[in-house]
Amino acid sequence: MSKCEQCIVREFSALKALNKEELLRMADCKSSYTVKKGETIFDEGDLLNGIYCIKTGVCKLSKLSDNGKDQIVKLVKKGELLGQRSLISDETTNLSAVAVEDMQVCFIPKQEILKFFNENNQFSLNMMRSVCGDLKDADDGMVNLAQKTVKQRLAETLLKLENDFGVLPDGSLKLQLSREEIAGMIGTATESCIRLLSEFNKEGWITLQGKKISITNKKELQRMV
Amino acid sequence: MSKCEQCIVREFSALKALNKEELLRMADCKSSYTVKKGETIFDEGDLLNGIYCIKTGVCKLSKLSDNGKDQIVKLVKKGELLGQRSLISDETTNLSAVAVEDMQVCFIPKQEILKFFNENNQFSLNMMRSVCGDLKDADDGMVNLAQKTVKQRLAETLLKLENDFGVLPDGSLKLQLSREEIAGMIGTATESCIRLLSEFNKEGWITLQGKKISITNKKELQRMV
DNA sequence: CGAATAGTATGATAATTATCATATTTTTCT
DNA sequence: AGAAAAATATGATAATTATCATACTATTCG
Repeated sequence: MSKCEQCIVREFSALKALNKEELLRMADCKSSYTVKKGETIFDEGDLLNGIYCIKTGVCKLSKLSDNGKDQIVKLVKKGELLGQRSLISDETTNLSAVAVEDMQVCFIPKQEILKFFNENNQFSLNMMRSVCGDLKDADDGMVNLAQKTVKQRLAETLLKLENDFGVLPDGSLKLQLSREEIAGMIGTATESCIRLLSEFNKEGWITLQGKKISITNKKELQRMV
Repeated sequence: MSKCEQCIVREFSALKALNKEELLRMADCKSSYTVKKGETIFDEGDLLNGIYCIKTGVCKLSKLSDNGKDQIVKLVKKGELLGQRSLISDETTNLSAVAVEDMQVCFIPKQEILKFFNENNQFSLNMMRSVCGDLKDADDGMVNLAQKTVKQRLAETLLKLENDFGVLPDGSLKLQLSREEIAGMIGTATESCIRLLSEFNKEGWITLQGKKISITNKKELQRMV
């Protein structure tokens, strides 16, 4: 069982407020495992008995709509936590979490987290700040979905993917999502997403080769949004 | 200067965790004022130096999009707080707050709230729970905007307005919003909103008389969403 | 009171986006 | 490697929604 002290999740999440003693306690009760790409961490409606720390990899938080489409609300990457909202509200999750890359995660039981909340105020404040950040993103997301065109949202999403997850040596987006997943992020039909990608390609703003997408004219994409 | 002890905001917000001594301190430093319908409490980009308690009335939280339209993200009513997100994140607001009804609000300075965060853990937990509730609503809102038709969103919004704010003796929605505001809630053009309201009216699902809207066939509206 | 203004309503049309159909390419699995 | 399945691509068309124009109605204000 590895220690939590040097873990990347500590560096980037509310957990940075924990002291040595608390970290040891957490290391003691955590369980560590891997999640393969495409596997589910939790499903809409599940009651979570703790939170997940993402050591490596990326997952999507999504919600299935009545029309059968999966809307992706957020991508969560290494260093971040998963499941706080549900744990704090003491409700079942409204979102499911599915790996879009192989992941290593740690599970920390609910009781332990609740103890931290009660005894470590800075931890509470950090957590609150993180949830507030999510709320701001969600509000901005609502405005984008309501007021921008699909084309603008696609351009914005591509830029964000490059910015948040970087590029491979060949210049293509490191995080490779399926067309369906990209459509789920921007809130459109998969065919429409594919069509617009083709269009961007023809315009010379991006290059497509298989699943790989490279941004070749960032300026032009930025001008659209 | 009235006391905070019996205030409705205490009953419904994170403030319920405050003890007598804290309430007295808060009563001492708060400032209380009225906001007329249409007046702005704060604007996008403002740096808030505290939070607002809503004693009476309703306001809209909205964000101006590049296309010039105002997207309403949330309606906030009596008993709720305003400005927590910005205060906790220590950032300027991303939303503006404008009264849609005459309001009575109290302003509580930032330092005072920060003290509560530091000394009263239950207050922090309550606040966190409240922000988490907003986050869940925002996530659900994103899915609705992305995956539902304007017609479905209008039906849902009308039902929500009736449910959250009630009806007048004549059966019409108590909260009277302009067509433009309703359009801003569902994320569509004002004309489209007006057109659909007419359509609902012709179908016999609602009745329109001036600004007043009455739901006359709730079942049918529910069936749509 | 009556003009001015803002808000609501509706038609005509254009633009955007979804849906269905069908290739084509890529990936998976044995 | 080769068949089957999944993902991607593209055309044709329909549905939805936005935009522009204009008329009508209610409200405000001097």
